[in-house]
Amino acid sequence: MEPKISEKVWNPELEKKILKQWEEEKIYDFVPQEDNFTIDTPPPYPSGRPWHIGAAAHYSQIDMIARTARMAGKNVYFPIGIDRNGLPVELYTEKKHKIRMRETDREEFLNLCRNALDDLEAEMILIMKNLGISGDFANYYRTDSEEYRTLTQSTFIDLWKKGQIYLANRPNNYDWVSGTTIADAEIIYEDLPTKLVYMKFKIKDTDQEIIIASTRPELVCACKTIIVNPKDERYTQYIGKKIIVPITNVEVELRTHHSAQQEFGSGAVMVCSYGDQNDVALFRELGLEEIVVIGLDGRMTKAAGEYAGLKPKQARTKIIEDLEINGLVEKIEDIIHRTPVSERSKIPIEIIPMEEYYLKQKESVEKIKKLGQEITFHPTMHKQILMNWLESINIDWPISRRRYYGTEIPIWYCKNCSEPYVPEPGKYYRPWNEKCPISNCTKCNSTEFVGEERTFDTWMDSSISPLFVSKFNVDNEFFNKVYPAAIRPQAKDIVRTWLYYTLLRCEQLTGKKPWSEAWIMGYGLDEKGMKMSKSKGNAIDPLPLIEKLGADTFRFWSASEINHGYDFRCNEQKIESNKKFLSKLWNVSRFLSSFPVIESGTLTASDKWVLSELDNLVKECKKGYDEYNFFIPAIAIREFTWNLFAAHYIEMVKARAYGIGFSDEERDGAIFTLHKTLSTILKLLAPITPFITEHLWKILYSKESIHKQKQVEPENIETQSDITKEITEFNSKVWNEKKSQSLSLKDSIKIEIPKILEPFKKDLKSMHNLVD
RNA sequence: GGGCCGGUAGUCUAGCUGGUUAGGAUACCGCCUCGACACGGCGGUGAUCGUGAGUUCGAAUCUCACUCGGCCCA
Repeated sequence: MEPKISEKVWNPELEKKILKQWEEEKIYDFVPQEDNFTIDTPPPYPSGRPWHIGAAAHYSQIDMIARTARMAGKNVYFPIGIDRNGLPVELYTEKKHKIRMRETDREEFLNLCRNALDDLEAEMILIMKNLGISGDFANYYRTDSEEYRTLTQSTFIDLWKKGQIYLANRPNNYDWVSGTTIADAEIIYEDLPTKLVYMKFKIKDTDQEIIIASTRPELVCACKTIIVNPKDERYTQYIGKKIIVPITNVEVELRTHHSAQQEFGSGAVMVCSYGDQNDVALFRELGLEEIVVIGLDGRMTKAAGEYAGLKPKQARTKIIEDLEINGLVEKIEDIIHRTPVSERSKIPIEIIPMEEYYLKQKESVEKIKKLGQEITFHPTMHKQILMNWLESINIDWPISRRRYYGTEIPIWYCKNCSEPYVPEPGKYYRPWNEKCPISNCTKCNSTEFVGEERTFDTWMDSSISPLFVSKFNVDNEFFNKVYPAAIRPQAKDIVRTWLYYTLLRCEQLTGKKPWSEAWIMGYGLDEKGMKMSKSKGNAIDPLPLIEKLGADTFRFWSASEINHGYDFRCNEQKIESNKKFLSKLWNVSRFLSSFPVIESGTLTASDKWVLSELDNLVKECKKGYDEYNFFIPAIAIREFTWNLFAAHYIEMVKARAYGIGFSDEERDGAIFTLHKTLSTILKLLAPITPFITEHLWKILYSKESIHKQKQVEPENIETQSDITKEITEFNSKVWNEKKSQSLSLKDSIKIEIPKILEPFKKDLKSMHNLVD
């Protein structure tokens, strides 16, 4: 009997052919029906080469969600988008062309950004396609397209009209390198070394002094009060006294406040505008008048006197020098300080009062908490990230950014009276470059307008992805069918941004939650468990790896190595070793391809046994697939296929399948069981390794794609796992025995078969060439 | 300071509703062409399950303390 499959190994080159077939047959096309399964796919951001291997693993798994849902009989809508707004491409463009954004013509700068994005995007799309992502590539969208930005602006206009947006001058997180305000969500904390300076402040009308410790001595110019803890007895006698601030010689009051920590520094703290968020809160609480000492250019302002024009770091050095000259420094300690840093530009932020637009979010927190409770998180533990974040929200969301490559804020201002004009929704506006749609100011009738130059925080765009893909405001019928989405897959580091903002925005705009399930994945780390980054040089480029090994090997690695929700390590050698399993599957199939596929057969004890184990496997896989945890089926399938089916069952029935020494009925029982088992394995594996399973399926079982099949359901056969142990142990015993006697595996041997294995006697005898 | 998660052989990991000779993968070593597969088969080395205490007849598994690592929030 000749096998239908002649090649001895799975050739990843075949993936290209299969990909083409899928494309031609349009097997993943989406036509909305009454019930749909919408995936709110994360649009990846093309920020540079190479694309992150962890992201490639992530998208592979998102595709497994889609395929699992399809095989469960769901009508899957799997949109593909590319996120193209925001700071990273601006920084990339500035570096690439050695230019400064603010010194470049805006239109020209935008074009350079667009070109950079196009290049990077092309490679990402290529990788996604090669990975076998079964998304809707024909209609892939971009968040910087006219349609997308129209929606972003329309939702802004809608919320403006509802009174959810306001303009306010407030101390804000300011990233002076990017020259823009950023939201709390865009701040990360880093432990950075700094100096804690103990300064001497004179107490007025006495010759006494108190010690103030600060990491920001340059802010003495903006010091408005000194606080100590009310329980701190060291300072009781000074409460209410005037203190002379060195350098400026301004008098400030010493008062008590519970936020002063007795253990930190000297226990007395200077409150300046603004060293940190606590200062902001204190200025507000105590009604202090702020002094702006750091300007938008990131340098000291005139208010800093002789230090004006210096960068804060330079001013700090200078001030410390000056204080030392005057004997006003008691000591300086080197400490590690948890410093707020801009997530994008990685520099410590300053807190500077600026006028920005805000979207109300504080009053939505309780509602969002409730929505969060209604959403199923996979894994459950990551819901906590959202809840912790909600607990810490205490200001509204500043949404305006002083950058170019983003969705423009659609507002014009009357040149005469400054009255803002917000246009009608449904159109894409670029106020910095376009005439105001009305000719006269609604308030003063003046005819001259100035367009707003700022753009939105990119999360204003990303946070409406479920609305965009469901054609909100554009096609109501479509919207009603596909919204809310079924699931939001995403990485865990953007729970407080993307996930939270999406909940907020969708709730504000539709009153409904955007999805019923959230699926949260961990980070991809390097082989030592360190974060991968281009600067560290430990980034792995996924593209050559996928081209060399094939998508299925990569995907199987992703499924079998990544326990859902936890961080995972990426190691090329490990990825490569997964090829072995595909090879095993290929050769099992190659063997089976020599036997005809038959509909039924008389089952022997061995057949019934392996089918009961197969049913256990189906149950186990279902458990994993039900919660979109592919680790469970991947491990279980590999274990069953390799260590049970191939190692034991196939060896046991080989002779029977060939019909040597067995009746036709017995032979057919084996052949039937072999094919039933393999076809089940293929279907179970199809969401994880779509290529090889498709190829084998079509050769062996059907012209119709495996990805059009329904997933196998458990038959609830009574388990025989006790027997499994007996069988595998007996086989091991025989193999060991032959080995110790230096016999070849085909040589005959005399070994007693245990009583419990009596029903399997004939198969075992032929397998091991046992003699009585 | 608070929260979440984790610490099982060189590496990754399963087991954690208490009783397993602690399972698998990978790496390593040895032997082997047996009518699918050397990207294979068989066998082997390798884990006092982070540390300490408690509960229990019995703990990797439950409780507490400590410790280390990662992340998040003050």
